[in-house]
Amino acid sequence: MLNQSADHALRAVLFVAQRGGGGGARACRARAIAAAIGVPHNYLGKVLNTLTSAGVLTSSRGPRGGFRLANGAALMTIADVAGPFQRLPERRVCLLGDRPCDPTLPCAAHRQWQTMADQVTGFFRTTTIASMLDADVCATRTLNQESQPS
Amino acid sequence: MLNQSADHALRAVLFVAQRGGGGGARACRARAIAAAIGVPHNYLGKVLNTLTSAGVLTSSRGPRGGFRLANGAALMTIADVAGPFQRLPERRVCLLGDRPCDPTLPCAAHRQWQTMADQVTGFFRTTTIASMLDADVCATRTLNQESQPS
DNA sequence: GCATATCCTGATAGACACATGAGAAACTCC
DNA sequence: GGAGTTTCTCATGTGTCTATCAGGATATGC
Repeated sequence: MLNQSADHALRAVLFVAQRGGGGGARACRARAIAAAIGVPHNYLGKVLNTLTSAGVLTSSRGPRGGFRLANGAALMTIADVAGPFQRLPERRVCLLGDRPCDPTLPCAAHRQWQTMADQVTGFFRTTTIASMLDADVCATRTLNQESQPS
Repeated sequence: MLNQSADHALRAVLFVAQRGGGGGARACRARAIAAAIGVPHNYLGKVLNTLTSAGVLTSSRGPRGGFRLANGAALMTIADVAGPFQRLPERRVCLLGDRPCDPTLPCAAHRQWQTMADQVTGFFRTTTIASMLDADVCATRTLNQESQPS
């Protein structure tokens, strides 16, 4: 559903949100994030940079530098994080590719599909990073295992 | 949602189902299908061949040859047609890639996502080609425009 | 100003999906 | 059995995604 880069981005943001919390906390270094979520740090650097350009993260260089959330986790949705890396299913997008809906696809299946696509889109647009961290039974455990003190 | 090849396949099968009907009717030639649905015929040949190997279509060579539905359109689902070209979302597949679900993803979002993935999967597995042709208001028009007598 | 730490950027490579082209194989009809 | 029609198959090209590598730019602390 999500491509590799969007997947990395979401994991990274979840990690930063959990470590950094609000905005005043200390920044997460790229290498630490990469190690924690099991992604090559060379590649993750590009992903984090893209997230910074998109306004999802802020970055600072030099010692004690790193990445922080640009906004609160409660204001940040999956769509915000994954959007820069892949086109999320939009309303009015047909089951059959991106051609105009009216003339190409039987309406019966189309309406059903539209309903489903709307639900998926809604999920991405309304599910926040904060809500993903709320039910901490699973994720927090794993992430904490690998996070280390400064 | 569907990749390019699966998209081509679904359009092609819809066209064959509409033209050929049951099984005794005359076969559709690859070039005619390609022209009707607007897909390069060289590439569509591969797609049709894959569908034949998968048991979705049957083919016959030579004059009056072409492609026919292997089974009735009412027995053929979107999953049958698209399956050979892409992995449809499966149950137990996590939002975050293919890692095991339990330890990596917050449960709250996971459960929501699971529900949605189940719906999408169900749609692909239960929607038949016949039902897509039933509401013929839209599709039939376009397809008929470009179909030509033998 | 120097050393260190960290983000940032461009060039490059591999894998894969998508697409094209040419010719072989098989079938039908005369 | 020969000509014509159509599917089938192999080789190749193109573009995108994923990933790696090397080095530049910038901030901190001494």
